[in-house]
Amino acid sequence: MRRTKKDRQQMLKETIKENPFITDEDLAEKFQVSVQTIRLDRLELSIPELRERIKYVAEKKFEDEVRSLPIEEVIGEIIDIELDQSAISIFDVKEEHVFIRNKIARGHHVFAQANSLAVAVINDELALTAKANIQFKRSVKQGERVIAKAKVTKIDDGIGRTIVEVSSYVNNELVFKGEFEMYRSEKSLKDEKR
Amino acid sequence: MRRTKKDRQQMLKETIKENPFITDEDLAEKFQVSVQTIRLDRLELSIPELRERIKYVAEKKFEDEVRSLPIEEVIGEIIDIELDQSAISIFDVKEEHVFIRNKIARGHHVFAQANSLAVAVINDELALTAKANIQFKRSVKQGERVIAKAKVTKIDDGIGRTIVEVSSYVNNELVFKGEFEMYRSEKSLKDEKR
DNA sequence: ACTACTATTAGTACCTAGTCATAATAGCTC
DNA sequence: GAGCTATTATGACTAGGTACTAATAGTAGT
Repeated sequence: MRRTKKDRQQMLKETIKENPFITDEDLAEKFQVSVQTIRLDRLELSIPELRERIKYVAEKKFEDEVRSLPIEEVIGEIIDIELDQSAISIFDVKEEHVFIRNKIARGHHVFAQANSLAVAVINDELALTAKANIQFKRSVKQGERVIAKAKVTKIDDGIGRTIVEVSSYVNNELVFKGEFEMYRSEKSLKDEKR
Repeated sequence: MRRTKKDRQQMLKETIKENPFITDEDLAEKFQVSVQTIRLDRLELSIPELRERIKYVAEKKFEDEVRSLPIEEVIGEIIDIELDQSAISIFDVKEEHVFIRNKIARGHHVFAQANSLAVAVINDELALTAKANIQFKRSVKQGERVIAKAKVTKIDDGIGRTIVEVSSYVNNELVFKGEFEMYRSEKSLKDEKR
């Protein structure tokens, strides 16, 4: 029985990890031991009771919710902006942005930062990307901080298009460059004032 | 007291919505009524008890977890692929992909689908985007299904570059077109076989 | 064989955050 | 004063536990 205990506790850990919603009673039946044994096991392994486990999962979900919505809204954090002129944002490359194999950032995240910034810099309710011409100058790795600088180079009120140039740097080294042709609904920034 | 009840129930709904972790006792104190009143209110409003609420949040978190990891790996679902030749993926535009104001998909999501597909179609461990020339032909709205088709048009073993053209459609209508110049580490697909 | 020790099981009292049912009370209206 | 709604109180019961004590089985050391 000695080795059975160790084994059982190992399996118990895994079982609870992949399904935190299981009761001690169900666990007892699963491992063919008494409920008390399961409770002793949990005590030894410092595994909290069902309700605490569920609560923990729920709380994490709640934290995530607060975090993930603004992240999706604008990729990167805007640290400076002058509408219709220029803007700067920073974006820290984390685990979830890179290829597993080589820790290099997936292109679309770097693009997303630049594109978000191009949208943000335009002083319009409805700014959409029409075209873009982009170049990835060098790969960005996990842990690096990308600083994107956007500059509005041309505002064409006639066709409602604005050209925004975005350059992204890591330690002053150019990693990405893009020219975005943005579509805007309203004619100019003067119409905005209402 | 008649109107107080309605008001209280309205506020109760909101309170619980923004903080499902609150007990009846805390609610009773907050609204200066008895615990029983809170319970009658929950009964009338069909709001489940604390533990059920927490469990519900936790279960949703668990479902999300299964869903969100593979989504980040490749944007869109690849339904057909012939390495170094062509590939097709589908991407359903949901709430989290659009601007709140007008329900139009953010450009970087449409780009991400195309870019992911361009990476996937290349038969190489290390495929990175070097340049891209893209056009958003028309805006994509929430609820629409984007079908992206990638075609490898040129493989230049000499400089390790591959050109991939991606066209994305909604109901056979072109919404996005891009030419991706991809960097690959290994010389050709024959080297792959090992 | 006796003792020591570990593992397991059983049982009791208690806890939280409730449900469900019944009853009492307060305040207002007709 | 009867009828009604809203509120509060009370008691019995539940799930899924904690904490503690005690009993039992099996194995190892001397």
